[in-house]
Amino acid sequence: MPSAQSYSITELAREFDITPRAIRFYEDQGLITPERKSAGGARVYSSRDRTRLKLTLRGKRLGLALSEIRELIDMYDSPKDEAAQLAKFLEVLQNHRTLLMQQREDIETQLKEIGAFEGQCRKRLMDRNTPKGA
Amino acid sequence: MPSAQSYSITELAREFDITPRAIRFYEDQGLITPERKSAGGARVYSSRDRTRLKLTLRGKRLGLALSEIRELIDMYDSPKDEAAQLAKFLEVLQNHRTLLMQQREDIETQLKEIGAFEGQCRKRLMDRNTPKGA
DNA sequence: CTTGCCGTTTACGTAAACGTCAACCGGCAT
DNA sequence: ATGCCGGTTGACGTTTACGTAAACGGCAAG
Repeated sequence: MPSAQSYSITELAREFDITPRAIRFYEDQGLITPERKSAGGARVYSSRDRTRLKLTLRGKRLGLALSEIRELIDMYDSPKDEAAQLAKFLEVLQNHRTLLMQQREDIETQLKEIGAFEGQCRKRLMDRNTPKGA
Repeated sequence: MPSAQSYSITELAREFDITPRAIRFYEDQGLITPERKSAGGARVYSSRDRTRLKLTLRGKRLGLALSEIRELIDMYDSPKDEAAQLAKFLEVLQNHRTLLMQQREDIETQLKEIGAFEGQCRKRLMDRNTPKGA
């Protein structure tokens, strides 16, 4: 029974197209906790680690910070009330969405300001090219 | 003739609602170059400094980096070809707009992903509340 | 044996825009 | 003289997600 699937750091790195350095960094942040082949030896990743890594990358795609991702993953790892977990998850997503919408608005505002400024610039260029009148 | 209007750092800080620290920082970045009351003494800002500060803050509202702002302001301070200056200005704005639009797209993508995930979560919550069928 | 490759650790660098001390001035009001 | 106010400098802290050495160990192939 191959229930104890395990992976090396480079395997995972290749599979998810990230650098080993990134994986070690996620470990530092407490997102994954691989075992060691021997004291001070190479890291050995279980399928659980692989899952957590996958969740981590998914969280990143959602634009979450690693710290947020860690909280969520830890929550899912502990066998608590799943409904509460889902609720918490929804809450985090909602907060993040609010943030994103705010950013989007800021960007819209800046785009408008830029548009207005460009208009001014173009007008001044025109005025210089046709100083008196058409 | 009050042609030589001058300001203290706190005056400007209050007027533009920023901290004196920020103003000194802008000086470090070469955005403004106040004189000194005496060697090692307090900074004295001319109306030209005030104008440059105002332009700096305007640039920030446009979302430009301080380094970009500095280039633009310096350009405007040197009496070169104004048409070329306007062109350069337009170029910078165009580049920045491209960047902003890219960011906006990224945000849209994330919002969509979040929306999809929320949908999944809600579905799972529903399934738990009505395990068999309506 | 030696070369390569994979792995390890520690620690510093990056970018942006300041905030936050800490320690030290001169000036002037009491 | 004394104290405080406002100012000065320098330097480190903050935030995020790693990249980049540097220096070393172990193991398989040639």
